[in-house]
Amino acid sequence: MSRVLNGDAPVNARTREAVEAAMATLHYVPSSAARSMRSNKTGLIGMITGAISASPNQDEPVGLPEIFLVQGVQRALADAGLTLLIADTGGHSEKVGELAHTLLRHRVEGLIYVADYHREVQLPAALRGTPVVLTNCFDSVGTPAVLPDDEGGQDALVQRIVAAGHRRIGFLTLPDRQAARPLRLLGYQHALAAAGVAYDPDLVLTGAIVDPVHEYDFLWDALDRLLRASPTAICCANDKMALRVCALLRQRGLRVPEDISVAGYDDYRIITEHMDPPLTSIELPYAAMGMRAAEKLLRLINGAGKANEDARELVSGPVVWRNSVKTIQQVVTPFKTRRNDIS
Amino acid sequence: MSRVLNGDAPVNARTREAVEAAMATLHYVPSSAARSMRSNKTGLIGMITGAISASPNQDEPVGLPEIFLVQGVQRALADAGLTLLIADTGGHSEKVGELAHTLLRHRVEGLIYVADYHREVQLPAALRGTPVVLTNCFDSVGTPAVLPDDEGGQDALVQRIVAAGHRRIGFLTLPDRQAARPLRLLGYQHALAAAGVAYDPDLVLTGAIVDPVHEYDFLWDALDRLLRASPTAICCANDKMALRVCALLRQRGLRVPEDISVAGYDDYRIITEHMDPPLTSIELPYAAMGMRAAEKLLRLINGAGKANEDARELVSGPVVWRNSVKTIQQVVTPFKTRRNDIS
DNA sequence: GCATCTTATGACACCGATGTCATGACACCG
DNA sequence: CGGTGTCATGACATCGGTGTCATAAGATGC
Repeated sequence: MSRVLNGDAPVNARTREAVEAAMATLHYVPSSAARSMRSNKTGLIGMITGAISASPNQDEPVGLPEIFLVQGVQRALADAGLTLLIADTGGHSEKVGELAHTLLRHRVEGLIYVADYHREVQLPAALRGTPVVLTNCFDSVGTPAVLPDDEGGQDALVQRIVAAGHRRIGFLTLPDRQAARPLRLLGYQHALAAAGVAYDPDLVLTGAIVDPVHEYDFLWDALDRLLRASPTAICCANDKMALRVCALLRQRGLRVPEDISVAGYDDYRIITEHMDPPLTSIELPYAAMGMRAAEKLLRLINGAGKANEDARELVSGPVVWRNSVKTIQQVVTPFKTRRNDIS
Repeated sequence: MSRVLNGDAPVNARTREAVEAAMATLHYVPSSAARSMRSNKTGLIGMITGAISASPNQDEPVGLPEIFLVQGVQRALADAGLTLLIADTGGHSEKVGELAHTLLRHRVEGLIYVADYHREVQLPAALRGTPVVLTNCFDSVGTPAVLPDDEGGQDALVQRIVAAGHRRIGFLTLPDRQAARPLRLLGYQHALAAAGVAYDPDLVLTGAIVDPVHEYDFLWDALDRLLRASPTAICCANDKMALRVCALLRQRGLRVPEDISVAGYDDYRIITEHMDPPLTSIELPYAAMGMRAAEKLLRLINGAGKANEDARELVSGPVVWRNSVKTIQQVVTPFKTRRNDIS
């Protein structure tokens, strides 16, 4: 009887006991299908992801961001008593429409759309009318989105490296066309400007291309050119690149961080913590983004703060300082400066 | 009309067109809740995972295995037209019962239970009556399970290293109590026996403990003792350990693979491919396990081959040979042996 | 031309939980 | 003792598809 389950009407104690006993012996489990048909509330939130690539040659850590996103989303949804229905494209983006349809058939109350890296996407038209929050991506029609703060992140990292005494900071960027690339570059430039360091274009080079075959050679050439600009530190577009750069530097007889400092991006801890030396990086806060996305979606569904929920939301992660960046003995300290003046 | 949707009865062409037009203009999406109530088929498969640890101090690559498992499961289910409902414990194993209940409310037709590493588990009693396949874990009551072939994997890897000419092969094992540890040891011993190499207990040491604080020191001490047994190659329990071992060896002035060879386990490609040198490892085939688990579950549900489906199923992955293991010039070739006999 | 069969479609009960209404039991008050 | 209110519970329509049965229209055979 629904009355004893939901407690929405007074029930005699003896009756309640009898009903509960019957439910126990029959291993009764209420059907959410029947409940949702009547109440029009399924308690389901859908998630469409293309993050898991089906490409067998893919050596990127794709999927890992997503797992933390899922974790964050799940945590926020569990608090609200909702269940997550995950539909994965398996790398085939043309399946998105079909997957969306499946989720709609299950009457999800809202939907979180996740991309494998920061980029622009286009939602299928079928999702009109369903609350959607984009995560790690954005579209051209202003769908609410949760994004990593690439500009602020790179800014914070470079500021910290500047604070460690570095002035000539190389920057090996993401491949062309990646949405994060210009944002990171802005952050890099802003950090330098804030410290009064002149921007030197020779210190900024594209460090990766999408083509996995020539990836190695490309990075080798980029590093080669970068070293001619004699940086004391190198910012890499991600931890994987940093791992390779360290190996390449070692092959040239350069020690990290004694001869040159290296920093990554993402704080992919399996790399950063176990490298030798451990890698300075900045966290890409996927779990936090997942939580923020879920919370945003819940606000959308509940109709609260409609006006504000159209905005894109940026999420920042902390700089994680490790030994791969050396703190430079400042050549010009206030004290020394004075002595120099005297002499 | 259900007839035009499902085609289970003859429909006049004109009527069909009219209905389809109406469905299109109204953006009609059938409700799987209503359908499933009548037909008792939800098209949902549940998945309970504890792999995503909520522990913030966790530096293991937990979650990554799971993402590939999910991928494999999803791929197999999509082919069967089923949808995956994921319930995550968020690291709190006490939530399993509650999550199972949620899945049962949604009337999942079967369930895949995933552990974060190879180990024994106990299913909540509520799941009696639901087809279940354990993945990466097993229980004491013979629930169908899909497991990594730890014994065969270590065997294959060591055999390959023996084939490269190594005879003194160190083995830094998993922590005590891990189910895979004794299996891997059996594989190691079997490979040696097959090659006629005597087993030397001094070459086998526990390489890791669960305590993350003393993990580093523990590995240092283990490696220190292992090196006194003068191995020419070291098998590590996983790629992360191999990464650290390489760093420790380098600190001692030993070059990999020139002075000593190193192999990992898992083929965690973000590590193995980007290390310097790239790491020889053996793949832990999580995606394949996911597919196998899903297929096994489908057979269970369809009632086919009931007799056989109780068995545990082992899944193997290939040895991935990279430069971290050196091929040794065989000191004792058949030819040389003969010459020695003559002299 | 009438019986029979096929084809197309309307009508309706049903799945399980829930909200509403009606009914019945009982206490309390004047 | 009858009227009124509260409490406990049975009865029933409802949600949206689906399977079954009934009905009607048209085709075919003798």
